[in-house]
Amino acid sequence: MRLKHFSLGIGSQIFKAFSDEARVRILFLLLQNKEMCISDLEQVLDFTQTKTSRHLTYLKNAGIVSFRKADRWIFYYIKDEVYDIVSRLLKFISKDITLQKDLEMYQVLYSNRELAINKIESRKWRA
Amino acid sequence: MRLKHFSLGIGSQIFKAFSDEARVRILFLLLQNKEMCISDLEQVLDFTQTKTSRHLTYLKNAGIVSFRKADRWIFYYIKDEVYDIVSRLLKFISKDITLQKDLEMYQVLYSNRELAINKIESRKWRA
DNA sequence: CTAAGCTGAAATGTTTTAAACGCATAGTAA
DNA sequence: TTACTATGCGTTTAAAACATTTCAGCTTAG
Repeated sequence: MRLKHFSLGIGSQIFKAFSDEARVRILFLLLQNKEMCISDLEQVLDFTQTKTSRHLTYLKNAGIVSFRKADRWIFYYIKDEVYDIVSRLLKFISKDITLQKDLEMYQVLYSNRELAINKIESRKWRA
Repeated sequence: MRLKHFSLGIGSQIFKAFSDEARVRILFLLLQNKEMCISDLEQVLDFTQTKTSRHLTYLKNAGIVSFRKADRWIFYYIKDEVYDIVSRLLKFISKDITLQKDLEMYQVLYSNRELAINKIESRKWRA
């Protein structure tokens, strides 16, 4: 389901979520990588655990992300209902250097097998 | 000039401007009517003068609107540099009932010749 | 075995900081 | 003056930052 139009209230809520650079960086990584857990986001973005957790809770309450538990981690992902608008909004700033560096950092950590996702990679998931 | 991409910083600033319903309603009216003065926005939206002025100052500082003086009024308008993105963002919520009612209210007041713009209508402007 | 403590992952409590609003007042230009 | 817009100040409400707590799954001493 991909809504094309939103109410003023919902719209403002989504825009508000995008008004914080930390949240945008989180969403950008979630968009690229489908899903990520707090500890990995923490590492990639060099945020404190609290900051990461709080922003994800914010995004969850705003109806933008949801999560699933897998092994010891909680993986957050962008909800289907807002995936389209989130992806379009992010496109406006997708060339930003900070966002690109975040992606690179993810790749580095991923290659170094330092992420939680590496530890359960071999299993079947998102069935 | 119509930019296609923004930095994370500028983007967040624009999204922040859109995070407040009052500002969205103001921008929606500005988009439809090209330019409006504070006293007219006040009437159409039923805001206090302070509230209206403060939000316009916010939008001005955020680089989203500019203004010109005409007669006794100050007319605010959406800057050309961001016109495209503002218009695209507003499109996501353009069907909202509050926004539509705001437009109707504008039309009513305009028809009743109660707006500042009526008083200088016959002159040439935005040359 | 098993229950006390440890560890990694995430959430919550509390204090600080910033936003939004109204009222009253102050500029400013005609 | 009068009409229009901006600003200082106090209040309320929401968000950020920092430290602490919970919780589940592991260890390991008894």
